[in-house]
Amino acid sequence: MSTHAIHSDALAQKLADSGLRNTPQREFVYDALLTKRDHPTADEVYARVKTQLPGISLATVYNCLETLVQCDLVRAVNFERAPTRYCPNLHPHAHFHDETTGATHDIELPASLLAEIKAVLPPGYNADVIELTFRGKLPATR
Amino acid sequence: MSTHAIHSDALAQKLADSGLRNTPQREFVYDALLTKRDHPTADEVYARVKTQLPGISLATVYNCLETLVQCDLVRAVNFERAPTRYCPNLHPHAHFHDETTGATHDIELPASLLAEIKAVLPPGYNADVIELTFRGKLPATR
DNA sequence: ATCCTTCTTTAGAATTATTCCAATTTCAAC
DNA sequence: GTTGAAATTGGAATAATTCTAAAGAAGGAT
Repeated sequence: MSTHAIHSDALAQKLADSGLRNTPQREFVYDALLTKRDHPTADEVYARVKTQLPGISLATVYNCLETLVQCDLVRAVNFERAPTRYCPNLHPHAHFHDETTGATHDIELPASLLAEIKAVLPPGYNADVIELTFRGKLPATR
Repeated sequence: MSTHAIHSDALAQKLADSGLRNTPQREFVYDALLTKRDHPTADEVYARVKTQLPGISLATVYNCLETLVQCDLVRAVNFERAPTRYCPNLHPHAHFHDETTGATHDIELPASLLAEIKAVLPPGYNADVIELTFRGKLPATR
């Protein structure tokens, strides 16, 4: 079994569900996200995948990331207008953006809080997506 | 009193507090945001202000908006990687982004909910900014 | 096995929101 | 009035992303 195939079961499944093909590029891109879950940008994913698939192009990385987002395997995360970051955590979660290091931390969200958040919406407002982002400074010692 | 000066009291105050000058460009840009609170982009603000201040440049609109954000008179609002939008609502509020019309609606946030949201953060995580965004479709009939 | 069609990848050009820059202009203080 | 800092301006530069057209793979029908 090839290294990058370790995580590809869900990928193969979801791609098949969507009538899409399972390509090496898609597997390596997805694997890069799963292997180092530090919310990399497309450029960072590109750099990581290139070590294993030297011929891959940046456009393909963008294509693959978009495909993974469409398949609901990955979330695209945006802070202000910084480059989009990608996150394979499928649980409902918020993001804490540490202004000191630039790192992004996932904050799991209890269903109860999600329900309370939805409850602030007026009647008729139905949210498909809820995004919750914190920004702040973490104590240096961690 | 000139039209655009109607709303400029808070502006003059905040600018003075920050040691900045009160210019016609800043007044018109701020007034444009207050007059039509539809979360315009910089380009849209530019178009609106130009009708009253034909010589203003887009760079200046960007500068003024940035200044207003620095002065805490205006919030910059981002959805995905769409152009930044600007919002003069200073109350704690979330944004509902209507995918049908593209319109953005403010959702006021009770202090109690804000407190509960902050409570999901692990110890040591202190958030300076909390951003909550909903995306969904509103019933067409409104 | 081969053809055919469709999907995917690729390299590079194009797009576009925003920022940067250098040169004027404004304005408050002296 | 002069001076100096702050602000504005137009245009060039930047950078993330998307687009485009061409080449490459891959599955299904014959």
